[in-house]
Amino acid sequence: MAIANDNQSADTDAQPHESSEFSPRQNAVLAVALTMLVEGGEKALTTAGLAKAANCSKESLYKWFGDRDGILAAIVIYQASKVRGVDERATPATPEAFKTALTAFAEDLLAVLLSNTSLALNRLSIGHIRGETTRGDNPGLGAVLVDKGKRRIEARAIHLLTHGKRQRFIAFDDAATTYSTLYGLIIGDAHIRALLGDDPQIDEDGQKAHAARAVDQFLTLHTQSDF
Amino acid sequence: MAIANDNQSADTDAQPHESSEFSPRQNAVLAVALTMLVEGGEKALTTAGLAKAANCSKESLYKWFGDRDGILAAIVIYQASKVRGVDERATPATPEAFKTALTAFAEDLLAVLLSNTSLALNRLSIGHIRGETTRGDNPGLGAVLVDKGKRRIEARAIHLLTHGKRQRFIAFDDAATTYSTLYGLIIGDAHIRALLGDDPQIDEDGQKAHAARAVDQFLTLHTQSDF
DNA sequence: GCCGTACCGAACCGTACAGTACGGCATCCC
DNA sequence: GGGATGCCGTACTGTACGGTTCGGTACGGC
Repeated sequence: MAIANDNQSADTDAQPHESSEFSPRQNAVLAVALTMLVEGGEKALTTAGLAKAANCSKESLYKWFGDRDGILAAIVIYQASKVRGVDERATPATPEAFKTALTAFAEDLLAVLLSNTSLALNRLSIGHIRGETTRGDNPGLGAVLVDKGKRRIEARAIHLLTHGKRQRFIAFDDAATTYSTLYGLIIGDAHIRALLGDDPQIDEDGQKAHAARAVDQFLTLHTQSDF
Repeated sequence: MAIANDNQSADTDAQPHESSEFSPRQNAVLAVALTMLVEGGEKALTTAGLAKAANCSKESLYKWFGDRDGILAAIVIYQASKVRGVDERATPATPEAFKTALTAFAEDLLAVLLSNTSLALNRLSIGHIRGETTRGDNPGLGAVLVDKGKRRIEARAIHLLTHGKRQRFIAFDDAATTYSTLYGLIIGDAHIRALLGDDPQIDEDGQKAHAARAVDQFLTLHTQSDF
């Protein structure tokens, strides 16, 4: 833990803490680490192996990231920094545009969740759950870190849903529950199957069709106002 | 691997291969192992620790289960042997009874998937995914083994769904797709959240309410015949 | 009594891997 | 030039844990 982040020289000026979490060199190393993680799982990511693959020394790894867990955390942060922003200004004005926005979200969600990178990162985080209840020393673990990506997607969807409700495109009571429904219709049991290694993934077109069907079902459930 | 299963004396008679996969002593050891796995994750389950906790010797562990992976596999089998049978004779005759059966399934699914045992076993299997594509020597790994439990539940649901279709209670085209929808409506993102350690689990009553709502939604989507 | 089987307990071995230490080689600054 | 810094590469330490071996004990059959 304890990500060093001493790439910036000193605390003289407000460094761009958000855009460049790590130095370019460190980002390159993290990219290699992520690749190793995707193909081979967590066990394949040893410090010696990473150092050799990334042409850096173990000493540097430990200086930059503290320890092995720090490397794992950095990988998650590194990847989370690449997820598309919330796109706050997406406020479709017509029901058709709203449906289009929903469909786009569904396609994105499917593509992301079934990508090898996401699967690897989810597997990593899931594997790092122990009796970590009431653990105060570190900021949670895999769970909280992955949520850095998950929450952002969720926020985007809930933003869209509440907007649709305000515009009377759809009707619902609780946003979180409604989001869960939408999520379930889109993903079904595909995610857990993929996590478990059930290869028969659907192709690109299949995903689009699936997303469209899920959105249709979702709108069927939530268009008739029930109050 | 290579579960020994030499608890029966010889191959003189057809032993009850289905009901008692392991000897009582072995089952007791597996129960301890499962407990250790549930609280503490895979890393907490060491052979030495299990031997001490179960009051047996490591030698016996290796004789019975072959190696550590054999122990893990045995745990999965041991737990899978406890899931309720398919209940093939569940053929509700009225729409109300059909809905009741669906609701019962939904409640069961929620309860099982969010139980600590199921979560621990899923985490274990997910953590055992590597480049295990095209592996012929062992019968798959975690994925296939957990499916021993997953498929049984799925079979029960699909059986129920096709029965409902035959009786004209519901309408659908593809059973697998429809099952995925039902699964998604019931589970939503609760499973992945739980797997990631998101504690805010809903209580018993919340689960029942959630199940009822999911079944309502499912019937809304599939009652109007569309042909 | 003796033998075989099954088991426990403890010691032991081998190895993989996290983490550390150190020598050497650049580059920058004075 | 000479020091300081940053990094590579390699070698090393410590340890945890999977797997094996072996002595000792209880039981059941002959």
